Amino acid sequence: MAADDPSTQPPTGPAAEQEWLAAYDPRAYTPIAVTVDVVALTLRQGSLHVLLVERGAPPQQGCWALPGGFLRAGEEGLDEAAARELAEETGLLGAAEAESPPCRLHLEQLGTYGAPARDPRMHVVSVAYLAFAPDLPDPQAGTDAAAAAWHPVSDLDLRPCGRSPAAGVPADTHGGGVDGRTGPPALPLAFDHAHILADGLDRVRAKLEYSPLATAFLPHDFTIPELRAVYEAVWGEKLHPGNFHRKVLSVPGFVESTGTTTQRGGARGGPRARTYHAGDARLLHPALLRPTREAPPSAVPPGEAPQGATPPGEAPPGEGPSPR
Amino acid sequence: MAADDPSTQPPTGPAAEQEWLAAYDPRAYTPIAVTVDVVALTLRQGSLHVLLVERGAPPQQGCWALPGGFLRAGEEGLDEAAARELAEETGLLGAAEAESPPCRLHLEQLGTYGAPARDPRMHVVSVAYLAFAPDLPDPQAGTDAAAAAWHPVSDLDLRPCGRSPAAGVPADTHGGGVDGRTGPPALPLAFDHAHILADGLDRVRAKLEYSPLATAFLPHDFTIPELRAVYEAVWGEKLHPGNFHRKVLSVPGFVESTGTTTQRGGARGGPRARTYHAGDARLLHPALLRPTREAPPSAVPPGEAPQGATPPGEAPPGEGPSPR
DNA sequence: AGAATAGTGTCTATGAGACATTATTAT
DNA sequence: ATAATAATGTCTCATAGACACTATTCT
Repeated sequence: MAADDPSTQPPTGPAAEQEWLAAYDPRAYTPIAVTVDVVALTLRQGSLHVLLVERGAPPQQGCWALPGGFLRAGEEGLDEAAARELAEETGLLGAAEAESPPCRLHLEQLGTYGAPARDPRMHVVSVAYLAFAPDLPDPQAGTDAAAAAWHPVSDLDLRPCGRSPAAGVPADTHGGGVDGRTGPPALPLAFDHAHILADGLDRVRAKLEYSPLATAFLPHDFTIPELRAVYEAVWGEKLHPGNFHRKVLSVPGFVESTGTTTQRGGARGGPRARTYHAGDARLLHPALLRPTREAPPSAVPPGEAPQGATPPGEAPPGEGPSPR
Repeated sequence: MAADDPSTQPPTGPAAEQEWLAAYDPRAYTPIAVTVDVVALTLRQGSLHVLLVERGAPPQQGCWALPGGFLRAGEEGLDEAAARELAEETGLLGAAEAESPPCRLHLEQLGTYGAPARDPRMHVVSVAYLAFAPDLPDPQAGTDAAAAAWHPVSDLDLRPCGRSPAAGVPADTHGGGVDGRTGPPALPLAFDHAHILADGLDRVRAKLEYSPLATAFLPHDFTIPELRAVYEAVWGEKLHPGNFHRKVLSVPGFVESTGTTTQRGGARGGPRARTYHAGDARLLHPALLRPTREAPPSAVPPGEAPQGATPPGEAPPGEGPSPR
C-alpha cells in the first residue's frame, strides 16, 4: 500500500508478502534494472539531429540506440545520471555545469518506459530524458562512447513502433532537411527507442509553442532569422518571416536585444540582422502557435460540432516534472 | 553506454565495469527499488480531493502518503502497475477495464522521482501517475488499503518542498473549496510526496486548457455548468458562465449533445440544463485558456519587451508519454 | 413574488496571418 | 545591377472577454 515503503507493513496477502520479503532482503527478489536514456537533439545544417550510439553486442547488435546507462544506486539522482551519461557520450556537460543561468544545455525528463519485455534479458525500467543543445562537434571517439554520432531524425524510421505519424503530415518531411540525402532509408533503432524518440520529438514540437526553449538550440547570441530556422526545422514547415519576427519581439521576455548586429548579411544578400539573447521568460505568453494544418472549418455552427475535426494523433504539449 | 544493456560490452572503465558485473549477476549489485505512486484526483462537493493512505509504520509513521507499491518485476508494465495499485486502494478499476472508449478513469504518467535520499532505507525510484476520476465512494476498509481517504488538496501543505506557489495566487485558494474548513491546517505528506502532488496539480491545471480531460471528473452525462464547476475547482477561480458556455460548444469534439436535459433545474432556481457527453476530441482546438491574472500590459511597445512580465513558476502544459 | 440560473446576443480589444513595402547587403 | 533578405506597416478575420438580456425554474 504505502508508496516507497519496502519494509514496513506485515503481509496481508500474497502480493503484499512478496513485497514485504523483498524489502527485508531486496537481493532475494527478482531484480529490476533502472537505466537513464537521453534523447539529445541539436540542429545541424538546418535539420534536426539526434545523438545515437551503435550497439556492438548481441541483443540488437548493429542497431543504433539512445545513449544511456545505469542509474548508480544510492549515488545519484535521475537528473544527475542523465547529465552524466550525456557528458560521457559528448563531453558537453562542462557548459551545463558552469553557466546555469545562461543555460547552455537544457535537460528535462521525458517519461519512463517499463514494459516487462522491452529488453529480452531482464525487466529494465528506463527513465528517458530530453536534451536540447546548440550545434556540437562530433562526439569524439576515445571517450566512453565507442561509436556515437549525430543522425538526422529524418533518416530514422519511427513508425513501426505503433505510433502513427501526425495527421496530414506525410511523415517523411519531419526533419525538414536541407540535405536530401537518401542513404540509409530507415535506420533501425534498438528496443523501444524509436518509440521514446517519437515521444521526444512530439514533446519538442509542442514545447516550442509555449516555451522559449528554441533558444537552447542556438548559441548565446542569435538573430531572429536563426531562431526562425529552429522553429522551421523542428516543426518541419516554413514560417512567414515577417510575422514571425514581429511575433517574437511582441512576446515579453522571449528575447532581449544586444544592441549589435551580425558582421555580415545573409549568405545570399540582405541587411545585417540584429542579435538577441534569450530573455528571462520561462513561458511564452501569448504562445507561438504552430500553423494549423486542418482546413479552417470557417464558422462551425455551435451546438453541432462536427466530429473528427480535431486532428487525431497530434501530441499534446508536454513536460515532465520540474527539474529539481 | 548502450541503454538497456546490462550485459554486453566489455568493461572499458570503472563505471562500465560496475555495470558489466551487475549485468551478469544483477543480485550482486546494489539494488534499486521501483515503485509506482498514484496521484488520484476527484471532485467532491465542488472541491478537488486527492486519495491518500495513512502510513502505519516507522519511517514517516502517521504521515499521509500517495497510494502506491512495488512494480512486479517481469510481470507488469508501469501503466498496469499503476492501475493495479489504484484498484487495490479504491476498487474502481473495473470501470477502466470494462469501458475503454467511454473512458471512465483517466490514468497517465506524471513523472519519475529518484533522488537517492528520498527514502531513508534504500534508493527508491518512483514512477508517479496521475488519475482523474468522477466522484467515488470512500475507499472501503477491508481491501489492501488500511486507511485510505480522500483529502481536500486545500488541506495539504505543498510549499515546503521547494516549490513556490503560482505567481500572484495566494496559494491558499488552490482548492477553491466550498467548505471553508480550517481543521488540520497543513497535513504533512510523507517523503517527497508533497512535491509529486504539486507537480500533479500543475499538470491537471495545465491539461484542462488544451485537453478535454475535465470530463474525466464527471459522470458520463453532464451539463455545461457541471463542466464549468470542474474548471473552477481545479483552477481555483470563477469563470464567466456565459462565455464559458459558448466557448465549450464552439470547440469541435469537446462535448456532444444528448438531446435531453436534467430533470430538475438548479438547486437555487434556473431552467433545466441540457446534458452532454464527452466528444471524440483528444485535444481542444482552440484551447480553453486559463484567465490571465497578469495585469494586462496594455500595448507593450515591441522591440523593448519588459522583462519579468511573464509569470514565473507557472507550470507549462504537460503530459507523459503516450500510454502504450 | 423574488431570486438565481441556463443560454444567447452584442460589442470591443487583441492577436494571427496575409500581403505590401522599404532598406540593406552579397554576388 | 540584380536578387535576396531584415525589418516594419497595413489590413482582415477570428477569438476572448465584458456586459446585457430573455426565459425558465426553485423557494
